[in-house]
Amino acid sequence: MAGNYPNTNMSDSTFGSLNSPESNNANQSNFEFSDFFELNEWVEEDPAFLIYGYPQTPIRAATEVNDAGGSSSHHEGPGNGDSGNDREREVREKVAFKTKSDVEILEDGYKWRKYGKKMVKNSPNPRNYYRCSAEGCPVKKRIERDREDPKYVITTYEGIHNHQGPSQL
DNA sequence: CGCTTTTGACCCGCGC
DNA sequence: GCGCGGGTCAAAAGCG
Repeated sequence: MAGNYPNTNMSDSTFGSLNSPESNNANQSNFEFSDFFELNEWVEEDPAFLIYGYPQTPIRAATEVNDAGGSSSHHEGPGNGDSGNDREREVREKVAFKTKSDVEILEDGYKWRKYGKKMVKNSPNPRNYYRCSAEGCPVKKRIERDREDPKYVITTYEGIHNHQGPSQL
């Protein structure tokens, strides 16, 4: 079950370099949300995402977040009739990644500031909450270790960067 | 000196 | 109405 990602090797390649902070490849420091796009594909099918994400929250891409159209009773869970409000227009993208790494701090080229740590009741591993250091940046990052595979790290990105990456400055 | 990190408390939403 | 879970913010300390 589950372990059937079409691009399993991709995560290994794309994030492979990110896993090596020692490499410090400036070229690899910046990656666009476009990469998330493809990941979003398997993320939607990944049952793990439902656990770490929201089973009743439709996944939206970083771009084309046009609420126009997709709305007619997409897949609102039963007893969730009041969900259809305008709050969804707030462009809240959530992308979960499962990466095999020893360190949960994957350098993506941006500066993050840890703003909280929480213990998951169903997991002996704590959940770390990171936020973009830049002000006005609604981007949030959630990092957690797989409760069944400490070798894997679940990274959830939320929002889009409001400023240019520090690497570009 | 500035900024980041760390821990606790507080708040919010939902379920029962 | 209260409890549980999760998430966020705040103040202080440590480090570069």
